[in-house]
Amino acid sequence: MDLGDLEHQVLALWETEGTFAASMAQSQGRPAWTFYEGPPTANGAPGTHHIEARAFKDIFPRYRTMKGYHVVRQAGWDCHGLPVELAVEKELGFSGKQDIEKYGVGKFNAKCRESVMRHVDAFADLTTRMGYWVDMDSAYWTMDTNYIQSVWWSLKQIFNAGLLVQDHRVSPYCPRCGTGLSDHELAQGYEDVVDPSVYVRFPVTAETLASKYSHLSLLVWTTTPWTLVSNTAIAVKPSATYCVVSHEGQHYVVAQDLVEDLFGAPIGADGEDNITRYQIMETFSGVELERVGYQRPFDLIDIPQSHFVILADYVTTDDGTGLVHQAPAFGADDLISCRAYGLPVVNPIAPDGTFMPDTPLVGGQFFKKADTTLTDDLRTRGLLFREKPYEHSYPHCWRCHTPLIYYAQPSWYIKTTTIKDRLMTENEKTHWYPETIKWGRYGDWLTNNVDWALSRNRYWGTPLPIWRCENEHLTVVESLAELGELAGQKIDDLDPHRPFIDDITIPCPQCEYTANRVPEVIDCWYDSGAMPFASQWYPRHNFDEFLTQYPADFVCEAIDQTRGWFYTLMAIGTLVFDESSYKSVVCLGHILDEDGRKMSKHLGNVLEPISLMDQHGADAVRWFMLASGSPWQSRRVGHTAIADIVRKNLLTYWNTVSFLSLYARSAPWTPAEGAPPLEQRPIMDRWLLTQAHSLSSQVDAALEDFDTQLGGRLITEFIDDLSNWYVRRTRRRFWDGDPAALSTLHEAIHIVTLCMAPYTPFITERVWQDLFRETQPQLPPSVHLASWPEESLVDAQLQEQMALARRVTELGRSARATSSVKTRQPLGRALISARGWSGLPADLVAEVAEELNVGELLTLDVSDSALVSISIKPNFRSLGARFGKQTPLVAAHIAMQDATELVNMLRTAGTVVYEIEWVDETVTIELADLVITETPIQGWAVAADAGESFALDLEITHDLALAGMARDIVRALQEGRKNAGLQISDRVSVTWSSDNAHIAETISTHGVEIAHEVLALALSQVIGPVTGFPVLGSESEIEANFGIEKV
RNA sequence: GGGCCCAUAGCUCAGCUUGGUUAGAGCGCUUCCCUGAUAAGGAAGAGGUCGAUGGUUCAAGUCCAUCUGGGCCCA
Repeated sequence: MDLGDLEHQVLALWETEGTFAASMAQSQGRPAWTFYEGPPTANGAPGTHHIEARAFKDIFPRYRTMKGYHVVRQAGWDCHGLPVELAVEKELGFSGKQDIEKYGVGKFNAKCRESVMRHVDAFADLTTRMGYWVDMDSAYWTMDTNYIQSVWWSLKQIFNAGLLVQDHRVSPYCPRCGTGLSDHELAQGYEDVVDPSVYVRFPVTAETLASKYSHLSLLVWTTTPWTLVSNTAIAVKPSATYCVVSHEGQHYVVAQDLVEDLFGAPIGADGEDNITRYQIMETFSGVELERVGYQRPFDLIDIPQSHFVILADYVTTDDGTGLVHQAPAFGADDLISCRAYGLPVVNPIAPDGTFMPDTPLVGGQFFKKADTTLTDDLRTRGLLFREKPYEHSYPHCWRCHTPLIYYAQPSWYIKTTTIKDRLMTENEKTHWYPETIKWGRYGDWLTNNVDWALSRNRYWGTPLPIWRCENEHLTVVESLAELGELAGQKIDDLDPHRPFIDDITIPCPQCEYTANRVPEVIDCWYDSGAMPFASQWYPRHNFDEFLTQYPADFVCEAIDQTRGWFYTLMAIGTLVFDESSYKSVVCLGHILDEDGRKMSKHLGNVLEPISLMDQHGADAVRWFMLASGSPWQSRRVGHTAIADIVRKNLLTYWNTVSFLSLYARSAPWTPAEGAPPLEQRPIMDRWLLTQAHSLSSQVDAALEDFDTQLGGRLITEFIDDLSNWYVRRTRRRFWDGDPAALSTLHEAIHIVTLCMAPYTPFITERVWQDLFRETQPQLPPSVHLASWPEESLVDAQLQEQMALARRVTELGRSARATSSVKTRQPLGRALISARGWSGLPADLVAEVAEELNVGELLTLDVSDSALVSISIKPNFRSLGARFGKQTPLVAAHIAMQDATELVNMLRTAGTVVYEIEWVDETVTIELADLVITETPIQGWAVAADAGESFALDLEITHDLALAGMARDIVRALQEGRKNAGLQISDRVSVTWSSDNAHIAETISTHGVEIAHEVLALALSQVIGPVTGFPVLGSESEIEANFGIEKV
């Protein structure tokens, strides 16, 4: 059974039949259920984790389609952005923007376009292979001219609302890529690093203080020594208490809260007396330090009018020294605080991350590298109080892993903070799966919303459609047509990318100057967040269609998209349409390797998705993603887990199907021949169908609630019921070609196949074609064109009765196992005690009797106390509800009673009343307040569980012994038939010889039965050697020889 | 420093919303059974202080608090 091979056949079938297109055509005009495909970035090879999100993005559209909706599934590709540029740079061996400029922006962008096309092919292959039905022919490409014009249109709406502005701000910046990063990009790139952290002395120059203490310094802690070059001020918290500490001949100003951290506890851990090593000389509040002058540590660049203490509320005394070094060019907080004192912003770092060449000591050095040089210099000059490595997470560029620099630069922003309240209202209305994201991770994110840094100083992206003249007049265009009109030239066919768009100038509509496009492109996250309308080329195309598709009923991606796509979708939707673009969002956990580690090329633990699917089957991988563990949680995926799914689910299902088709063919039987009406079919059949119908309604409810895990569990349980109870119990009827059995199994497989189809589209399609389509050509030509099975026929009473029968069967097996009497040996009787047992239909009791190979199953008669022992336990659930605090007293009282007497009283009178000491009221006990276990007191084999018990009479009478022997003989002969290579329907003639009287008696009394079982037309004794294929006593543990001949 | 999630059998995970006295499944292990789906199937057994501590309650794996460890996200 090669599932990979089977799937390739099914893929070929879908391809030739155009099944996906047929499904879309068939549902045309039905109510829409909308889904947006989050575009994968086409910058690398897809991984196994891509199967996860794509499995979820496939199952719900398939399910909704079966439920009668029309689900448009447009694929999309995220084409722009730094990742693509970086891949191309690497290919071309470039090391920065200068190389790109030299190479030519036009040529470079052409390479980017090429790279995108290449990687999209790899994603398309994965998509097809895993059976993700999404329309790739009509895919949206964010680099498409029409797509870009939609993006422009939306930016113009935002600009007109006054929410797209240019501002100077400190924001994270990648010196390697030469661009600022937005906050959601920042979120992608935190890495744990060890930085040098230094405690530096800043000698106080202010006379008032300096004259009181020798060698007085402000003590400052920083993890970014390179910013010390730009030190402009030192901030203290105005409300905190600071002090002067005398230590080893030096004096330091630090926050009082941190004195012990810095100089040690008064009594050290080793008992040493630190108090003698330092002394607090005086204390004062932070306010008193304001404008105290100091000597900065490096005198390398000119920073006029500065170097004194300022006050800032954001300073804490939790770590460091309580004095914070300020470099306004490199910290958002620093910039705000220093601006308040009119301090200058001096930036010695070039856009490529190196110190300006004319800077002494560190000129030309990369900022991070300068840490060592500067620390060494501080040490030499005796300004270093202490240094220690500091491990923390620091933002890095999410693509090139260069440490980011917080850097003051001009940038375009979308003022999302002004619509924060609207966003929070929209979030309220959104259904998150799992729900905690809504208030937790995502809610927090919205609460702490900052303006969206939209612009990038890069090349391969949607150009910002803003033209600016020398008078700073801004003109925003929404289309090439508008731009052409303004420019007075026909540019409808212009590639809107750089550098072509940069060449278009317009006369400023507001003055006499010429306006040029601003140089920036936009954050590619804006592209993907704009997909609800840009994919439709709205508003220039598909005006009506878009409105029916907005907002989406459902989006789904992994959890890292909370601040990525989920945010940009909601933000742009709210900005442009005043409504979030999705109603429900499923948020998946990440996929880890078998040892719980992230998959990464670096660790070499990556599972290659296509070969994984070819090895185990895409169905198995999909099932794992959808139904194994909690989708919201990170999960470990490996070969073992997937192989288990194949064996436990897919092969069991497949074997059951094979079983049915084997006997349907040999009967022969087809659905056209029909079957007896349901009420005339045996109880097993009625039960199986009621189970199947419950399954369809329960899986329906689970998928309605996006709970693929529950649906999967229900299907697994049903397959187990089907194979290991129904087929096991009903096998004989299939040998006889019983149309009721064949038809029942056929119907049950039909239903479960439909329920499984959205999970495992391949194997169910194969079964649909081979088992259903072949005999019922009137059915839809694909399982994926069929409707969800209608629920009917659910018989709860029958389900409960069967559940009881199966529990009793388990008890019976258990009793047999403890008795060491083989199941093959028939036994005479068993006694059963279980609530509801006496009400079971006789045919159900007969099933249990046959399964256990016991002649009679009798109800244990409680009144016969000589035979039965009763034990009782209080039922706390019912007692607790009534007696509360006094429950233990009542329970103890019940436990003291004579069990048999109490049960008999309750069974006759219904209730018993007690007066119990310490219990205020009269206590009335009912049967329901007890858990009763009845067991026979004779030495039978007994098994009991949860108040139900089973007692097996082990006596083997002469007749039972003969019957047992007959079964042994049948088994030996069946084994012989198989060894002789006979077909299951071959008729035979059997000869036997034996000296054993027991054997002879068995054959004379059970011969007809034996012959029937082994399809023997004759069963005759011979003297001497048997004829035909021999079954010898020496091998079969039966003191007889048999010979089998085909007739 | 903040937020969220997780911690249950050797392993992978259910159960917790709605508290009830014998905590389940699959895999693995041991023993046995069955065999006309058969390189399948079934039963039994061993294996758990439900991360720790405290609290609420007649009763806590389940509710609350604190802590520890792990993960993710943010500063």
